[in-house]
Amino acid sequence: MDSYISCDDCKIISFPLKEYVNTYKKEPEGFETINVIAQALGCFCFCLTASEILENIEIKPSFQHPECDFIYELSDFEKKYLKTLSIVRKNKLFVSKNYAVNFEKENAISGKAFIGFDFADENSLKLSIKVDLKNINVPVLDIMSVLFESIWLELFPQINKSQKPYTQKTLNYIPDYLKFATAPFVQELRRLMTSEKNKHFSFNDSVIAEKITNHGHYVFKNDSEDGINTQIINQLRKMNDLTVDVLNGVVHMLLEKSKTSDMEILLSVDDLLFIRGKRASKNQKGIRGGYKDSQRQEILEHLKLLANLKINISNAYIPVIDVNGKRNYELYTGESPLIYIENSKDNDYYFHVKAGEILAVTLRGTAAKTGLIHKKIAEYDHYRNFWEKRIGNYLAWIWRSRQNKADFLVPLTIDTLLNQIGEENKLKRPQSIRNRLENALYKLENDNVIKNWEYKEIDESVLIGKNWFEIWLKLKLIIEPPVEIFEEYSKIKKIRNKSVARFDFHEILTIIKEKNLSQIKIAEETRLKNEVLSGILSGKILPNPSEKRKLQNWITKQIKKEEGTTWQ
DNA sequence: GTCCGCCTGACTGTCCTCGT
DNA sequence: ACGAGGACAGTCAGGCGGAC
Repeated sequence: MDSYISCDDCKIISFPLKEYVNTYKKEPEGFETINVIAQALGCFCFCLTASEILENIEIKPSFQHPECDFIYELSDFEKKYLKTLSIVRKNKLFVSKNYAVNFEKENAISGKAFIGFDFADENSLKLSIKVDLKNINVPVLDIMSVLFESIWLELFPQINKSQKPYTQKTLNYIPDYLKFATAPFVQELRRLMTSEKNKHFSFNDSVIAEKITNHGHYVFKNDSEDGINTQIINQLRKMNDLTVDVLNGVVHMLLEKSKTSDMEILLSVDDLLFIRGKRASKNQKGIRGGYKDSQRQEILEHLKLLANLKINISNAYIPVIDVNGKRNYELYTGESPLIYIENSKDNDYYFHVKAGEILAVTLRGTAAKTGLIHKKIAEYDHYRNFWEKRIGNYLAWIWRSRQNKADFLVPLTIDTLLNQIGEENKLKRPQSIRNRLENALYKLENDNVIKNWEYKEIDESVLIGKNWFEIWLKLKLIIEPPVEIFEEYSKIKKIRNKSVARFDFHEILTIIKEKNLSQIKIAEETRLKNEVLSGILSGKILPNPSEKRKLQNWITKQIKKEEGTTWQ
């Protein structure tokens, strides 16, 4: 059924696909197409089945001349049609390539081959290969390599796609709170990626940004081999709230999954989508399918951005535990990539991820700087809800920083909070800024990211005049963390105060949880100061007798109330 | 302050592939 | 042959931000 046309030094083979399908009631397989190509190259004894190839039965091809070039462009129609063919099955392509080694021993062929379809019509579609037999002396192995690379890998991308390995997430469960890196340089990095990007990014000599803070001197560099060029700069500019999510996700997984001290884990891109609360697409029967390739690619891009970052720290104090078990601070200077990633060989979406040396110091051991962040922060849409995201990230960090002194309820100035969201946002209309900030805080409260928020002192009558925005910016907010944060951070022991007997505050925490009360309200009811109550509940302040009595009275009152409601 | 285009994600239906 | 898994295009909703 194959037909050959000779013209000058060329040989053309036409392969009528439709006829083939009709005759054999199936579509041609990979090795059969290779047969066609091989025949066109002058090899006519390729009548093998896949099993014969696999069993390595000896073949005796009769090549006449070596060398060929392939020049071919696939039209849209051909791409569409090829997509419907199962031209190649698992691994068989590699087998045929191996076979070329055998051919090389005995044979050499020559010529130029043009591979293409004769007609762009589904019924008469033909695969044609035109071979120009003029040049000489290129081993068959090379020809087969060209076949493999230029035809299979480039011209038939959809074939490779269909053989793409199955990607799955490695995490099955996301807790309400993710583990979160709270080292100052990580927080600086998060801010740089989002709110301060336009202000601080510079691209001189690989340095992306430089920050001198109370905590130390940080330099963020580009670590890719190509150095800084336009492409890299464009990539770096792509860092945004999503990059922060990916960073937080990676850190959570490093802390959750790594068992060894070098903090290395296997991570699937799907894990990061899962942490972001993305749902996999469904199939037609409503059963969960997989994530879209575009979703995975997006995450991949941000993961690679992180892997290209290098951190240089000088004069930063990092916490260490000395030989006596006491917490001390050491001056730290060093440079390392933020994270190391290495693609898992058989799937583009799996990576071995390792924390860079500097990050690792802040994540492991008793001196670790880690905290908790509500999973909702990662789930918020980085386009629609970036206000909530940035406030959430900042609060998670500030709460962990305040854990030591337990001053969770110290008021935050609105201006400070807005700086976390980004200076550029302050240039917008004042009323919309106030609305957006208040909406964000209400949303965070609804989602239990914060327990409660209120203005410390607000006089609406002052907020009417000409300079109301400036006055409003200086107002303070009291933002209360959820009870889970209090519980978790109260477990972190202050090493120096081991011997101090603590007040049992867990009873109050239980009541708060059950009745969904806010600490601000309890402070009012008990007539204790917010700051004092917060300190007691987190185990950092030992209440004096009067405070103890106030709390005890309150607890008794609550229990009585409880009994009263049960009675009814 | 309002309008409108842009961007993003959720959802849905269709088609294809693969394993049993 | 059949069912489950996966890709993909189309549609819709809603926040953001610029123009007026």
